[in-house]
Amino acid sequence: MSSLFTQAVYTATRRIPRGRVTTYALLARAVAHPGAVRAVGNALHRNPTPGPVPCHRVVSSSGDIGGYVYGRRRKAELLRAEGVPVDSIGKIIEFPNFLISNS
DNA sequence: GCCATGGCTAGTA
DNA sequence: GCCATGGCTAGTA
Repeated sequence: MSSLFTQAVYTATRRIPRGRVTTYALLARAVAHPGAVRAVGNALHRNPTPGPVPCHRVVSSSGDIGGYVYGRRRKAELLRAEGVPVDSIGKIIEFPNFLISNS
């Protein structure tokens, strides 16, 4: 059983559609804990169900794909497979075009 | 004390 | 590149 905060993070992450991404900071705000940016990363780091909770769709606000338990290489592949272009360095190309702005 | 961050500043070219 | 930030867990008492 995880904390309410952690569950809220997972729930919000589940809402990210295929082919789109959000950032750790936006996610923190969506969960009403702006400022808890690192905590969001911490929660995703311990994501028990990578299938239902597509944590690979949460990226850094710099446009870098950020970290991933199974490696950045893998994260980049998953994103590309969904139509999100990632360059060799791990930066999302045309980042703003794939970013979800809402809640 | 650990982190899958972020934003701001110095300092280079 | 630096450091503030916040939630969580292991590990001690």
